[in-house]
Amino acid sequence: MKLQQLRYLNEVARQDLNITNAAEVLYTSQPGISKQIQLLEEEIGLQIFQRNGKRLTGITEPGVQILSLAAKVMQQVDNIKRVGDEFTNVETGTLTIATTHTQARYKLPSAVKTFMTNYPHVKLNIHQGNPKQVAEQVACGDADIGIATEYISDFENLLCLPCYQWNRCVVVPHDHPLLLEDKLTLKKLAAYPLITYDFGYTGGSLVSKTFSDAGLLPNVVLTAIDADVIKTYVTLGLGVGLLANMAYDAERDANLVRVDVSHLFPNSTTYLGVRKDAFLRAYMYGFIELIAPQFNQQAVNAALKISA
Amino acid sequence: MKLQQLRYLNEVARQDLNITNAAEVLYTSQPGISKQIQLLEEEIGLQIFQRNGKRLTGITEPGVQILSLAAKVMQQVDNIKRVGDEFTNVETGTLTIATTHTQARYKLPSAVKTFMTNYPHVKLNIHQGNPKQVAEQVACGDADIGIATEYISDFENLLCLPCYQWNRCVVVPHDHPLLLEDKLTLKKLAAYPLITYDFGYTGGSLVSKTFSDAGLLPNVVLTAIDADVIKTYVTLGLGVGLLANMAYDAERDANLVRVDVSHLFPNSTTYLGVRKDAFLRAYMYGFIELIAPQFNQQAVNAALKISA
DNA sequence: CTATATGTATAATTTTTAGTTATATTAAAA
DNA sequence: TTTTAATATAACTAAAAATTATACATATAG
Repeated sequence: MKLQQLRYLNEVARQDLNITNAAEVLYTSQPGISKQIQLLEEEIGLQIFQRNGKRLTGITEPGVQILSLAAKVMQQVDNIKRVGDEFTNVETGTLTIATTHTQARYKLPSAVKTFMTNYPHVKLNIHQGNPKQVAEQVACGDADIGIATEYISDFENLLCLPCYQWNRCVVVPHDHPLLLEDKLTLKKLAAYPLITYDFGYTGGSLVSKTFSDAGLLPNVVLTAIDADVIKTYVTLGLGVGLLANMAYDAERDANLVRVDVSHLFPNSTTYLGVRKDAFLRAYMYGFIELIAPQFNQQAVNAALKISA
Repeated sequence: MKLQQLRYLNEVARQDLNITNAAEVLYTSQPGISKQIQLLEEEIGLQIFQRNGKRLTGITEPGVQILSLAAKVMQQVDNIKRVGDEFTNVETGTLTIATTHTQARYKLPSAVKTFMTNYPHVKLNIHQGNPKQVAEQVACGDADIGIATEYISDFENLLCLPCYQWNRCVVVPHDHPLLLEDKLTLKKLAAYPLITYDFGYTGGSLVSKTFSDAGLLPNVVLTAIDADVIKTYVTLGLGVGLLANMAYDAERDANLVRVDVSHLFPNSTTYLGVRKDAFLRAYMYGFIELIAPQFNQQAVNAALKISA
């Protein structure tokens, strides 16, 4: 058995069983991969992939287990390389954050700024996506740290750390009739045309649940993945914007009025996720502490230990 | 990075940094290993081993981490091979049990007999040792299943399953004055010369603790790792034997009288240990269930999942 | 403080293996 | 069908791993 064979195996699975594509991604030739996979199957003594003639059509039952183990091996190998980097190039490296628009736009900037000052030689990537994509990216190793309000805890191999809590506000133009309301209730809110996050997005499903628990059906006229898009349409008078408190900026959004509605919705918690079996570089601990000061390196390691 | 390099690394560490020995064990040449380790160190960019001139004298700080990760990789690779065996040679394989004398001699025989009938093509090895050795053997992968009364739970990477509880009896020749005692107490027992298990052995430390908690110092004239040895010396009239109830066999030991002393000592629990990250063959689950019927395959997997 | 034994690195060579190119073959799509 | 996309096979090349022989360095014993 060779590491190269496991690497090929992984990539073929990733490329939906297309060996040719896997070869391109790995900058090698298709016959090389075909042959190595055959050799591996021969050595292990069973088929990992189902075949219809020459085409790969699926993964066999033992193949599923083998692929899962192969992924773990590759992860550990990656960790070994990281240990090397950590000790030789303490200052340099890459940090990939996966997160949602709201976090990336309103919560992370200050942490990112400090991080780049603290670790000027670390290359920083931010991958944006919906919460599920965020969790998946971390789980499969495409990102080092994920930050999102949902789904992080759904993955068994992710350590899930609660970062902070937040709630919502509505935003409307200055002349909006909603501003005349005495005290805003869910019922009153449901009467207005709403513009809010895509369900499946940051706390979106919690909003719809709160309404339906109260026996109300909100009149959502427009959803977006993006607070800025929401605000744009609110400015155009298309409806009442419902978004995260942190997404309102008094200066930038001077053309809109914010009304806090924390009393109408339960708090949402934003979580940070890292792979339980990943070796974390010193600067990764550094970033986590910037986002969630309660989690210093020691606290993260303690949480990892308990979860392991 | 090559699997072969990690394999070499592991074995060199195992052989106390002696490359020549590692080469012999792995049926290869010393220069091959030397070179591959150098290549690996070069690739990772740091020294894994400390050197004094040409000799390896120790493991560097990053080297410790790398060795630990390399061990995990090799474990997963082993698991991949096991998956292959499980699906192709369902009936054949090897089961290595590490356990103490008492378990091997008095508790396992019936399970082993049934096991050999159920899985006639599985080769069975029994490694005997003290509880600490048992736990270590399982932890380092030299044994699949460990059964002992102590130390199993000390290892982080072992899943520890409580199997059954047991207590002790004393054995004496038929004409022994102890048989005239009305009701046996710790104090009375402490007055006789005792022959019992090595402390560090099956429940041995619990016995000495019970005495000292009662402010008594037992007069232990002889210790052994082996109930049969204890009984031999009791027969010779050298003292009173204190051993596990299960170690007394009414027929075989007809020359001795048993007096139950369960009321004097707390119960001891015998535990079964398996590596948390090992792939278990079907017959391994089978053996576990024979030893501890409450732990069928499902229950073991559930326990593994929780502990992971 | 040598002399010897033990252990490691280096160099030259052989063997093995991985990867490449070209092409035949097969399955799916048009 | 015909065409297209994908895989396997074969012959060949390139690379790398292992081996043998040997030099060199460190410990150990007398």
